[in-house]
Amino acid sequence: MYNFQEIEKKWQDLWENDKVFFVKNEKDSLSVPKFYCLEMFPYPSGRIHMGHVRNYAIGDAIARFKRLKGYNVLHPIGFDSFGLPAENAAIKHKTNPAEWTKNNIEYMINQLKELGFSYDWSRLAITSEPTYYRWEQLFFLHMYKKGLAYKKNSLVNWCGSCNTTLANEQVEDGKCWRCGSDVTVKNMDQWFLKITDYAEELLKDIDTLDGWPDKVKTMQKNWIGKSSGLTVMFKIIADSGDGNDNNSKIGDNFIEIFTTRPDTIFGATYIAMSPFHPLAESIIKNSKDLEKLETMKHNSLISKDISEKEGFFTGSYAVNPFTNKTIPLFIANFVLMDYGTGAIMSVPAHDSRDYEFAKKYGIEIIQVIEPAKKSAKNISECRQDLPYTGGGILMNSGDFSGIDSEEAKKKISDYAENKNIGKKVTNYRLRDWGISRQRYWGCPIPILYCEKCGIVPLDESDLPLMLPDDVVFTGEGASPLKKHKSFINTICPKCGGKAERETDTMDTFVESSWYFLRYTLSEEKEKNPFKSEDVSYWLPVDQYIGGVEHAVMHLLYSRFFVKALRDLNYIKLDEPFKNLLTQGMVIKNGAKMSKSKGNVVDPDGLIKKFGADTVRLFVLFAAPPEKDLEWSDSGVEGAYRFINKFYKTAVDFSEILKDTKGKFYEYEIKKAEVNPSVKELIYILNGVIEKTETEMNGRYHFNTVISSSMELINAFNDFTTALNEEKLALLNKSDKYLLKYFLNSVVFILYPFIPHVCSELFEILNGSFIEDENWPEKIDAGYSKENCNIAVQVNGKMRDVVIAGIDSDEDTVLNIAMDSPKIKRYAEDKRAIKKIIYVKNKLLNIIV
RNA sequence: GCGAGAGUGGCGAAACUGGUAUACGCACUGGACUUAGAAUCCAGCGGAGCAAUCCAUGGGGGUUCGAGUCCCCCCUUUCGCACCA
Repeated sequence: MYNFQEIEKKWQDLWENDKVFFVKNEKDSLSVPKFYCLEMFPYPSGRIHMGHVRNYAIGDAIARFKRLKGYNVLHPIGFDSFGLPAENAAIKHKTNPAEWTKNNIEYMINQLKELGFSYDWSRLAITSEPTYYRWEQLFFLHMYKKGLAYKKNSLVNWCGSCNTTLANEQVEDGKCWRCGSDVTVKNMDQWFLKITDYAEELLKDIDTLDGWPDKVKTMQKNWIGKSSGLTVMFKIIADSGDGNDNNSKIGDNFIEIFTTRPDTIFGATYIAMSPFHPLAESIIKNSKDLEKLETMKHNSLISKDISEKEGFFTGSYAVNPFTNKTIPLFIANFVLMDYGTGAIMSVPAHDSRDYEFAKKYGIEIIQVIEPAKKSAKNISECRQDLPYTGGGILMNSGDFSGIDSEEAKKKISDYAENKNIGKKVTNYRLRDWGISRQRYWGCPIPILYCEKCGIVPLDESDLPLMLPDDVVFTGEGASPLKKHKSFINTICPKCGGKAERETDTMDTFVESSWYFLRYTLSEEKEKNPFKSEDVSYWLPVDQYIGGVEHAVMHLLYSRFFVKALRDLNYIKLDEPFKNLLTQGMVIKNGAKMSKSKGNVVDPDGLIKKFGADTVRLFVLFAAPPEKDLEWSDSGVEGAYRFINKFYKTAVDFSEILKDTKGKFYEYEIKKAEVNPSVKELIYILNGVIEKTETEMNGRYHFNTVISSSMELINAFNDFTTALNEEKLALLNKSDKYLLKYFLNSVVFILYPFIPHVCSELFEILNGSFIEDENWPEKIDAGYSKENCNIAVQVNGKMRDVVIAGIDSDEDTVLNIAMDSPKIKRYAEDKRAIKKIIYVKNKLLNIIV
């Protein structure tokens, strides 16, 4: 049994004391390529969990491999330390959030060190420290000046349980992403970042992200949700008559609708508008209906969930400018106010939602699209199969009848623009990013409100605006900042009069939108957020690793932030993350590991029992990184068993290698005297080295690399047991150096996964330090493959495997095959052979 | 409902461009060592059959000399989006 406790401690201390993984921003040295390996930094919840271990083991494997290959590797870590749990803990345990956070970070840093990750600790970033968040406040001020940060009163998502607002991205299925309670809607003053200014660029640049999984790219595209369509003005009239209405309230009003299907406009049989539409009240004719409107508004505020479509007729009508027909105006609960114009033309024949509503309220349905005449079946079916939402040929559409729907979209849009009743527009689903949070433990927004001057941004020289320390947590009502007099009351820098500070803090996703830039800074940290030249050197991140749960939020915000900082002249960069790996979840008993499921496995206990190397090896071996990982206790034991076997094999054999002094690659091998089995071992090894390099260069299927090295160790052990001890002692120098090379190579291959034991074994074998050496080159030990197995098929069915000389021609192999009794049974007579397919050194297929 | 991915032994999984399916590991079974156990080592391990052989990569078709891999249909399942007009 190897003493993992001693070995792991020894190497961790050495790594730390010698600052082995500290890097320099070596901009001058163009000969050394850089590699930025980044893992999503953790929230300091208290302890590292298995998801972290997996995430960081993957990152560490890549970082360590790249370092062996000679890259200048930046591999940093930090803590995303603002956020609600700290505050909730403060309320629950009467602690201070800063204190709680600090303790957690200390504990977790220790855990990360015990796991042996190769971080450059000098670049540690902790987002809740003023040295970090002061820069965020500076960015905010610059964004404010440029109009990228603005305040508006709007309907926002509100989580009553967290007592704060949420961004759209943070609402999942009408529930809070963090605590799962129902989200309601509130009217509030909020700060927003103008991410919509970048909607088009964010969308367009997705196509440059070749190293991202398609899944994530699609999710972002859908989230941005670009759609092009047409807005059309419909004239409002007060009754269905001639339109000469004398109701002064309505007058010459128009209602503007948005549609992506202008081709269906002749089928519009009613207009549906949001209850929040500014015209809603004025077009309602019956005062009783105003109550309905209020109820509907109220219901939409309580819950985002609309399971049943509801609506009512307002008593007013509008004129479809294409048909000149009068159609009713409805208020409907499913129409969104903040998308398009807040009103839609409803075409029940060709939209399932409009259809459902029309059926419920008995509104006319007019078919205007006929499915394209691809098959006769479709035509006969189309008339009863409404709603039909696809494209086709227009019908019942006046002059546009008979035109294909794609063409009709253009023609009808052009017509509307020419007549000045409509406009082609592009809409995005993406909304501006609401960053105000009504909580204490976050970055204060550097704004104050002056009685005279209104909204006043803080002076840059007053940064950082520190979060006050002396706060009381009751858990009730508003943020403790609201009650903190000395924080709130201040003086306006403009007029010297009385002013009050903003008490909201920023969404914690703001911190994580630029932390990867902060890591590039190695000196003068108090003077800069980062330096443009460092960012240019290190970015983009060559490999980013984290969970899919951040596919939209964090990754979209970060992309936006980089583009915004670029336009504020901080950096020259368009996209932060070149390659993205989204690792799967850690599963136990079919469910994601979580406290609430009670199926968590604590890394601490495992490290104590088996060591960090074992935990890391299991986590990388049990599944490829992008797949979910099923936890298995016996699998962990298997990993432990393998490391022990590996260790014993290498240490035992190092005795035999005692007289091989110096570097294994400095001895000149005499090929003629090399034992054939040794030659073969080297031959197998070369294949694995090559395979490892391809895997470690982007596919990252560590599980297959590990299984290959297990095969190498098995082959090595087979070799040593086949020779007995006496014969082993008789091995010549060339054999020994080659075997030393073999063991060294396996140590190299496994080092990214189990660095402690490999560092130790390298030292035992060579007396030197593995970090000072380079990844092994393939070598030729004089092995030439003489024979190979050839699969022989008859009529495509496997019948036998024969041995033939390497690179034999078709006739030779055929003759060998025809001698085989198993083949004779199926292809007795050579003359009956119709065709032969021969793949050199692999396969022979005889067709009879 | 829309979009994307995944279905291979008892289990986690291999199989790079179509070419010997089940590598590697786990579990299991037998054996060696031991007073006994643990650990370790050796052997076996998709299914059926005494055997020759046959059948097996979710199901059904197709392309091909040859399909886990390519094409079409279906089933199951995971994930994302869901009144965005």
